[in-house]
Amino acid sequence: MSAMETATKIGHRVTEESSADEAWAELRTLLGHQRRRFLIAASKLDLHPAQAGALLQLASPRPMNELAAVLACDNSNVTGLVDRLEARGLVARRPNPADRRVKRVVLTAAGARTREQLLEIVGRPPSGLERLSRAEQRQLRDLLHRVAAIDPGA
Amino acid sequence: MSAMETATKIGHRVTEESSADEAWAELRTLLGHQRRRFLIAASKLDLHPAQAGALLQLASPRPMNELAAVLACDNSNVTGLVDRLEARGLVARRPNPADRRVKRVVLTAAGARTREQLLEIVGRPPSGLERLSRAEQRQLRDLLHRVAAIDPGA
DNA sequence: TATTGTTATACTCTATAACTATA
DNA sequence: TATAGTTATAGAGTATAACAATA
Repeated sequence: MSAMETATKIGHRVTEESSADEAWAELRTLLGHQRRRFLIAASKLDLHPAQAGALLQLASPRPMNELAAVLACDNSNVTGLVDRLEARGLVARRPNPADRRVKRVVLTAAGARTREQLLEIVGRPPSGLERLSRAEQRQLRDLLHRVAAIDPGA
Repeated sequence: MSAMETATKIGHRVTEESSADEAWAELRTLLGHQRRRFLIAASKLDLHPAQAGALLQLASPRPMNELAAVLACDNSNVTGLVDRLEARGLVARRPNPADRRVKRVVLTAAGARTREQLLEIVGRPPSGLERLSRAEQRQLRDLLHRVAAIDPGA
């Protein structure tokens, strides 16, 4: 099925001006689905959404202030956030000899396991994606990669 | 540039099994960018993220419990959320004559304006999307629509 | 009996400002 | 003087349980 045929079938306008807006609207719909998926996953692991979000950002150790930046919150919030994750044995603070003001946050073994459990839920492609053909999946992957690569900031 | 060439160029594996995972990883990258964009937009309008999320879900009036469902939180949270939005004059509670247990939440004129301001930020396609060709934008739109349509729940 | 919305409680998140240690 | 992290504070979100009104 061609793009034009699909567009007609699902009732989209096919004007030149609106295709980017329409593609973005579809992406935002998926964002909503994924957000709910994330909230449910966090709840299952008895994590506050902010805690689950922090764990996902800790693929490798990060300074506290860098964690604050990626979470789009103030440094002072990260103190409490890390306090509670540390109390549950999921992360630890490590000093940075090069700059003794800095503390890096690292996952413990338990933290890495919890992060994996999160990823098993939010990292699994939704079934709608699985039902595209291999060729379509690759096409989608490459288009999205270009969108994200050109515009990493927003 | 073909999909295969792009995949090689950016270092992707081109195995049959991983294309869905790779597409999903790209999508999650974009969702992360959009999440930060959303948080910044909410902050600019002096809205808590949960309040901004609620406004976005109020394109048309919704019962309180339905709002709780789409926000993936308990009914009791929506009471306080709507209390504060109502105190700011952004929403109002309307009785439902058909079932007097139910209250519908509706946007006020001010609430609709605030919602529009949010959409001006989060609803605008990122520049990376604008730089795809029209044909590629339509292709992306249609692929995403099929992913979202087949799997609306998660 | 079940459901909708509210209240009460306890804990967490979030922004802001002031503070300490380090650069 | 500037930066990284902490502390203190106040307002908001969140889950749970108990409750009133309605179905």
